[in-house]
Amino acid sequence: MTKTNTRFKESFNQCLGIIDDLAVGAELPGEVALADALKVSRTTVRNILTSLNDLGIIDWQGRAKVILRHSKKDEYFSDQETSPISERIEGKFLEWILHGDIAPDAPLNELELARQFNVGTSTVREFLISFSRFGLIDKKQNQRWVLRGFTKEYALELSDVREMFELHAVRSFVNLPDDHAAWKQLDKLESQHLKLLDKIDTQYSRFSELDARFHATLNRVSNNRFVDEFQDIISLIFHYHYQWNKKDEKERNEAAIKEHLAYIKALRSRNWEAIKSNATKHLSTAKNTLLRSLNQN
Amino acid sequence: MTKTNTRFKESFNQCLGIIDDLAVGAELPGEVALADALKVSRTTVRNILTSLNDLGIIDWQGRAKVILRHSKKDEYFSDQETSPISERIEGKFLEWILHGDIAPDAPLNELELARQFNVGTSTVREFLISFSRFGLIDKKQNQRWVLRGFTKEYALELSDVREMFELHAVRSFVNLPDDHAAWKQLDKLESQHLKLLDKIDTQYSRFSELDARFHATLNRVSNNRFVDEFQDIISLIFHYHYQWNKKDEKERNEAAIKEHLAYIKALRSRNWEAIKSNATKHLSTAKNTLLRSLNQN
DNA sequence: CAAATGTTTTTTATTGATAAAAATCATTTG
DNA sequence: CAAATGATTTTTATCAATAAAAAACATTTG
Repeated sequence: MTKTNTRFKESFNQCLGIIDDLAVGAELPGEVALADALKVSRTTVRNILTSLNDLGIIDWQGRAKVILRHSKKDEYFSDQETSPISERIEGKFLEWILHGDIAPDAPLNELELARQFNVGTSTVREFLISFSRFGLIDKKQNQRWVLRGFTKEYALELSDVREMFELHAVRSFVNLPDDHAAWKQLDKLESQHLKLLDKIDTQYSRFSELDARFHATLNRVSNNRFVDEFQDIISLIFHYHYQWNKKDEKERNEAAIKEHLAYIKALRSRNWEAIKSNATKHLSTAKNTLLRSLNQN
Repeated sequence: MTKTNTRFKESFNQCLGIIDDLAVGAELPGEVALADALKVSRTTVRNILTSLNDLGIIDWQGRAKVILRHSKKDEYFSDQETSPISERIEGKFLEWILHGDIAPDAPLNELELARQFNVGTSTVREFLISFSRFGLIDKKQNQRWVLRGFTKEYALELSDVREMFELHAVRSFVNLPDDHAAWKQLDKLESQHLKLLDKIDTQYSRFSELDARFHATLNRVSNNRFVDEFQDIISLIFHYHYQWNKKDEKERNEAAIKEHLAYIKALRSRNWEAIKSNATKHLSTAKNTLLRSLNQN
């Protein structure tokens, strides 16, 4: 096999969504506008249009793209088909190394992983190379990949750098001009936190995503690609952590929201001592949660 | 073509060196010992032994590996043959993007690079993926690689993180126990600095390597894989920087050595203020040198 | 003639094949 | 019987081929 057409399938699904939001008989926007909306090239848009035309969902002739009918459920591609291979591997792999019972220092085998994930060896190889920046696996020239593992040391090293970066970032809030974009983003985040706090009983699991956005917003003021890069690592690790460590999730998230809110207030005060103590406290809570989830295994 | 045998060739050369240091008639060590010395597997050692035997340099029969004669110059493999493809690309590529006149945001083309470096596309691909951690290139799914470029912003972002990490590392020197390995390493580094300072007129270009080891030693006390990883980036960037920016090299290096020596003294004093001011001063010098080398282009 | 569509070219994502190198297992030898 | 060698198996590094997707160029149309 060669390049998969998951991109086509995903965009096709999205496009069905767009169509279903419009009335039968209405016109679809131009190709460029569609390409923009779906974030793909015009080539892919045209393939989708051809496909829609063949299915009799639209009548496509030149600029005229008339909607003939809405979609049927079974015309959507299934979820499995729509994510690119490389992405699917990431999830499976993380689950495997963070949750499987693989001992630290266990060797990883490209061929075996390829079979396990049902992809070619080069794909696995490229994935492992790009994944190595997370610091969870390691390899020397001509030798195998070795799992360093999601250990206590890992959690501590990760948290240390996190604290360094975030303290550095929030320090600049003290002198951040009033018209800096970050303030608006903080306002918005604050109201989202309040909204979530209100519905915490049912919606608590939505905190994970909010948490990632909050910290990303803070760190972005550093305007530093290495900090951003690291934030991605944090975000992924915590994402999976939240996904699996369900113990006391509601209570933990509620407490974290409150810490975030106090943290935001401190930032607004532009008082460095207040900012620092809130930052330190919250990051320390996060670190401890992460550590505690490790001991459970 | 498939996997190249650069490893064999490099080790073969090393092995010739070992042989030439021994007397004709002497015995070579056992296979395991050789493998250890050359840092390759026994398989490769045996291939080398076979080759040496065929050339009549040794007489190999079971455990007996008698040296029959020393090597001739033309029996060594040339330098080009002995470095693995992936390594050679790194050098060429860095030279190309740091020194070539490629504008920031220029697209990089895998196929073209493959042709340029005379390797397969997958090799280029894997290289680019692993190289992306340097923050000099970037890519989105299904789109091309883009050169972000060795710009002023890059130098500043790099230097910022460097300062954060190094200050964090040297802070712990204040309470570092007397028997910590770092102290011995510092002693050794200090004497190497003094030695180099003595011969600065002729040897100044050897500072680059000493500099890398000095900062690596400091940062290693953080015991943090993300810090180590970043140190690799710093080291590579500065390595190439030193290689190309020859202006005032002697004076710059002499000044830097003196800063290092003062820095070491400050560390020994365990006085945080002294450490901090020396660290800040030296890192700032380094940053400025880096920045100045950019303006020259 | 600018914006949209139509057509062609370039580039990326993915795979399978193969020699080099590592790792493992089996046998010999002091 | 432990350490070394011998033989075999497993795994990595590298390449070339191909469909999907992007990008570039050409043509039409309001």
